[in-house]
Amino acid sequence: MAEPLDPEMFDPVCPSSAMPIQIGDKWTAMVVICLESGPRRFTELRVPLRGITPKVLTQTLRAMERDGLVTRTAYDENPPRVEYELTDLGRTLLTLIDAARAWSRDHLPALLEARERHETTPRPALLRAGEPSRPGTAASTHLHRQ
Amino acid sequence: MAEPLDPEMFDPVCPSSAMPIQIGDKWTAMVVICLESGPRRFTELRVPLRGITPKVLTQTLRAMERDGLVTRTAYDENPPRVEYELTDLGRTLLTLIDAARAWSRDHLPALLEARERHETTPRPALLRAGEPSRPGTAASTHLHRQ
DNA sequence: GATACTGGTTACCTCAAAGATACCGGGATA
DNA sequence: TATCCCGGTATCTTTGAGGTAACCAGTATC
Repeated sequence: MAEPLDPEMFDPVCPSSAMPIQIGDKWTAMVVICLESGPRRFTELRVPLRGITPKVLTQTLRAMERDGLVTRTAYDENPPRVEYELTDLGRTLLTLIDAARAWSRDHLPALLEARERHETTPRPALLRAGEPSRPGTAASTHLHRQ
Repeated sequence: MAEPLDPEMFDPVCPSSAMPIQIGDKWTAMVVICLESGPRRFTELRVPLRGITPKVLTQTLRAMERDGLVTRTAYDENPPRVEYELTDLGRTLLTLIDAARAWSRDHLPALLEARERHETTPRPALLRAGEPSRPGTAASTHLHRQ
């Protein structure tokens, strides 16, 4: 809660960018995770969301507020202080995020491996034959653009 | 399996388009659902995916093939016949899709209601006061553009 | 007076996904 | 001969999310 967010909580090298699941907009799921342990300030959110520009963070938070996923509370102090907090509805997204993370842990390696295999293979090729495709019977016939 | 796909299996009016969850690209989840009950042909897939252009369907299927989610089997007949089928990996996405559907069933109405409320409210307004926001104490101070 | 801090705003640009439209090859059928 | 079917391909245009860079108000501090 009072603990600062880990600036490296989102590994930029992590293949989560290849994850075929998206919750809301690009940054929404990460914002939800950042807010899981309690309310956070605008500037505080920018730390782990490295690279996000204030404009995009504002857009993301405004959209989430509109959808009832977060609340925004401004305190009339100076320097100004604004806190964002997950609503109950926003908190329900955590189960979905967990499901996506579990899937990635279990199956993303296979997906990346398939992608790798596909790229290093000369040509997967289209099949012909009255026979269905079978490993070994695949024939390269109609090579698209070489 | 042999049964034709229901052309209306994806209700265009359904608010699933507002669903804050996306699996793969725009059409990927729908393709997975179409293939759940067995292999399908290109033209067969176009029916429930009303509005998809052949170019986009080809792109979607090629990407899924590359990622090991579907297999493509061409039969040398005429007219040509090509069948797409879910792989085991592709089938694992179904649990994720079910989770997303369950979330939508349980929480999407609340999200849409919040959105509606937000749009019909004159201005949600930013808060001031040393006091945190509280229903009733919210004050409209710094109205953005109007 | 100059500078810094917070939480933004504004104008502009970029780039990839998606869509619109048209066309194709080759055998089968009328 | 003409047409249809199937599974695409080729181009062009649109759309919109996201990014870049600069600026701002109000207070406090140097």
